[in-house]
Amino acid sequence: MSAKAPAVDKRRAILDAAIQVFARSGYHGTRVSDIADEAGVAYGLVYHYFSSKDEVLNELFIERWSLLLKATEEADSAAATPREKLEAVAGFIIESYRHDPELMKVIVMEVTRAANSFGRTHLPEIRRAYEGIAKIVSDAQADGAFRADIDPEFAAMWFYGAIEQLLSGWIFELFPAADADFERARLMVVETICGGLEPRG
Amino acid sequence: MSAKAPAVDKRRAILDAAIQVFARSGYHGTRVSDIADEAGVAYGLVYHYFSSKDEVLNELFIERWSLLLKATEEADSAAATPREKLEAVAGFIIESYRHDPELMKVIVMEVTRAANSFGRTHLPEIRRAYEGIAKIVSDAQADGAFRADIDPEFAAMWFYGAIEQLLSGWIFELFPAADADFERARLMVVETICGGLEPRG
Amino acid sequence: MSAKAPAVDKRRAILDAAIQVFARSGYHGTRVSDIADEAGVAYGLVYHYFSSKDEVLNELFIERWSLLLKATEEADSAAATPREKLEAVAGFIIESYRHDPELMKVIVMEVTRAANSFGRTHLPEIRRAYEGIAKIVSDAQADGAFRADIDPEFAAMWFYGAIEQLLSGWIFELFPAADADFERARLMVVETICGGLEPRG
Amino acid sequence: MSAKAPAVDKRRAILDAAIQVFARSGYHGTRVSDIADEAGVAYGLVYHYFSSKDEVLNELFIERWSLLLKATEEADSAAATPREKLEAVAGFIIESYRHDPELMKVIVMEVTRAANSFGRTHLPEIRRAYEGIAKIVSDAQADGAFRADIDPEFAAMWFYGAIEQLLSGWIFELFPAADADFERARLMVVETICGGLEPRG
DNA sequence: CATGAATGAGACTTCATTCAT
DNA sequence: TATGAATGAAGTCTCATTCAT
Repeated sequence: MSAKAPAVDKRRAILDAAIQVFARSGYHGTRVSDIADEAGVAYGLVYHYFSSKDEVLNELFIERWSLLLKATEEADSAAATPREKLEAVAGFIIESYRHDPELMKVIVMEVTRAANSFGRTHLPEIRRAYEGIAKIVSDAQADGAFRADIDPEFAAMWFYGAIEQLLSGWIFELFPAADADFERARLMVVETICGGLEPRG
Repeated sequence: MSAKAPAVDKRRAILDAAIQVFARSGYHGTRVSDIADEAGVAYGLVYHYFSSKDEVLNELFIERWSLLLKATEEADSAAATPREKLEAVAGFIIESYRHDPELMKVIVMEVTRAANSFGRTHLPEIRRAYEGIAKIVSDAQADGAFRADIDPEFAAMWFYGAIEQLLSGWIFELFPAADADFERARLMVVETICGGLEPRG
Repeated sequence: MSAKAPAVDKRRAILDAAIQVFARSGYHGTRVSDIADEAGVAYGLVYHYFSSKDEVLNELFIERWSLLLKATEEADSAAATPREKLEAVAGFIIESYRHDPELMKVIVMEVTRAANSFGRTHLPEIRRAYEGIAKIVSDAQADGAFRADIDPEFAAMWFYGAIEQLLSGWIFELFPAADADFERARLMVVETICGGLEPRG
Repeated sequence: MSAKAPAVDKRRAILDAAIQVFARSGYHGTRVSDIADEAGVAYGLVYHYFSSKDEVLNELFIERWSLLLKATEEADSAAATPREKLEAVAGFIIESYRHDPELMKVIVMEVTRAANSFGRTHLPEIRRAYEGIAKIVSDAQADGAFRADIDPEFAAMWFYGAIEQLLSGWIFELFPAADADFERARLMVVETICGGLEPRG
C-alpha cells in the first residue's frame, strides 16, 4: 500500500510520512519536525529534498491528482455510456480513498477545499478535473443520454460535490467505512446523480 | 451587499471585521491585529469581548449555523412536498451566500470543511444539519415520494455536497455569481438531486 | 554618556543595548536575543519596535551619521581656513569615538567598511560625507590654500581613511586611548594630511 | 585579469573559487556549497582540503599577506629614500589590487577591517605590516628626511588608512579603476602623505 | 580523491495572549 | 471600555560539518 510501502529512499519516506501527519493534524497543525520524526530522518533532510513545507504538500497533490485526471480521461474514452463513465470516475476516487485514506484526506481537506491557500494555487488542475466531468455530461446531452436543461458545469459540481462530501463523511467518521460501504456508496452516488441527469421516463 | 448593520457596538464591529478578514485571508492567515485593524479598534479589545481568536470564529459559525438549522426545520414543517422542502433549504443556503458571501465563505471553508480543526469541534451541529435533510428524505421514502433504495444519510450528503460545491465554485470564481445565476443554480441542484431521488416514471 | 544613559523608554534601551552587543560581538555574531537580554526586555519587543535586526543597525547608523554630515557642513561654513575646517571634522569624529566608542566601532566596522552589506545599503549617505570633505578641499584649491594637483576626491579618501584607520587602531587596541591620545591624534592627522595638501614653502 | 592559474589541482580551484564568491557575497553571505559550485566540485571536497570555511579564508589571507610583508621589507632595504620606499609599498598594494581585485577586496573587507572576527585572529600579521611602515618612517625621522614630531605609528596608520580607503573607493565603485587611475592614485597618495611628513621648506 | 546524502544546532521572525494604565 | 506595550513559546528554514560509499 502506498503509504505503507517499504521506503526504499528517504525522499519517498518523507512524502509517506507527510501523508500521515498531514492527515492526522492538518497542514497547519504539523511541524516540519513532525514529518521528519514520522519518517525517522533528521530535520534538515526534509529541506534537502524539498524547498519548503508547501512543496511537500504540492508534490503529494500533484502526484495523486494527475492520476485522477488520467483516470477521468480514460473513463471518458473507454466506457460506453455516460453512466459507466461516471461510475468509473466515482469508482476511481472512492478506490483511491479505500487504498490510501490518509492521502485522500489530505488532498481533499488541504488542497481541493482550501480556497485561500493550496486550492487557489492548484486551481488550474482542479478545474481540469471539473471540466473532464462537464465534458462527459455535455457529450451525453448531445447524444440525448442526459437531459439538456442542466448546465454541464453545474452537473460536474453536483457530481464532485457529492463524492467529496461522501469522503468527508468517512473522514469525519459520520458513517462506516467497511468494504461493502465503499461499493454501495459508489453505486448510490452514480444512481442518484445520473438519475437526476437522465431524462424522465 | 453584506449583512453588516452599522456597527453600533464594538463587539459587532469586531465580528463583522472578522468575517471580512477571515474571508480574505483564511483563519490561519489572519492575525488578531488584522481583525482589530479592520474593525478600527485596538487589538486588545478583541480580547475584551472574546476569549480567543477561535472564539470569534466559533461565534460567527454558531450565529449563522443555527439559522440554517432553524430554516431546515421550518422547511420540513412548512413545505408540503419533499421537493419543496429541499428547494427551501437550498434556497436558504444560496440566499445566505448571496446576502453575505464572505460569511458563508468563512463558514464553509473554515468550519464545515475543516476536518482537523473547527469542523471537528462543531461536528455535532454540522451533523444535525445532515440529519435534517436525511429526515426529509427518509419521510419522503416512507411516503413513496422518493425511492427507498438510496440511503437517506447518503442522500443528505449528495444534497449538501452539491450545494457546498456550488458555493465553492462561486468562491473560487469558477463561474459567475450574478443574480440570475443564484436562482438558476437553486433550481438545477434541486432538479438534479430530487430527480435522482424520485422514482422513475 | 549616551550608551549608558538611563533608558527612559524601551525603544531607546534596545538601541543602546544593540550598540553594546554589536560592538562586542559584531553584527553577525549577535543574536536578537542577545540584544533583548542586554536591554532587559523580552525577545519579541525588539520586533515590536523594529521590523528586523537590520533595522536596528540601520537606525543606529542613520542616527549617528546624520550628525556627522551636519558637523561637516557646519565646519565648512563656520571655520575660516581649510585646515580649521578639517580640524573640526576630525575633532568631531574623534570626539564621537571618545564619547561612545562602542557606537563608533559599530558604525565603522559594520557599515562604513562593509562593502557587501550595510555599506552598500548606505552608500549614498557615506558618499555624502566624502563629498563634504572633497568640497572643502576643492574650495581650498580654488583659494590657493591647497595645491591644485591633488584630486579632491582622492584627498577626501586620504583624510577619511587616515581617521578611520586611527579609530581602527583604537578598536584593535593597537595603541592607547587615553584623553591625551585623542587630542594628539587629532592634531597629527590634520597636520599630516593638510601638510601634504598645502603648497610647499 | 585574475591571478588564477589554470587550476590543475582541485585545491587551487577551491581557493580561486572562494576568492570570487567571498568577493561577490562576503564571507558571511557565502555558503560552502557556493564555493564548491563555483569551483565545479562537490562540496564535500572542500572539507577534504580544508578543515573549515574559516580555514579557506585564513589561507587566502596568509598567502597574500605574506607577500605584502615581504614587499615591505624589500622596499625598505632596496629603495634609497623614504619616499621611494613608500612609493614601492603603495605600488605593491595597488598593483595587487589591479592584478586580482577580488582577492584584495576579500582581504581588506573580510580580514583587515573585521575587528570582531578574522581581523582579531590575524592581528599579529596585520600589526607587522604597520610596523614595517612605522620603521620606514622612524628611520626617515632619524635621518631628518621626515619631520620628527609625527608619531611613526600614527604615520603608518595615515599611510595604510589612505591606501585602504582608496581600495574601498574602487570596491564601492566610487571612482573609476582604469589603468591610468591606478598610477595616478599611487603618485597622489604618496605625494600627500610624504608631503605631510617631510619638513616644510 | 570525490561525492552528496544526512545531521541537527541555531537564528530569525511571528503572533496569540496578557496586563498595566 | 479601551489601548497598545510587553511577553515568550513556537515554527520555519539555513547551513556548517560529518560520513558512508
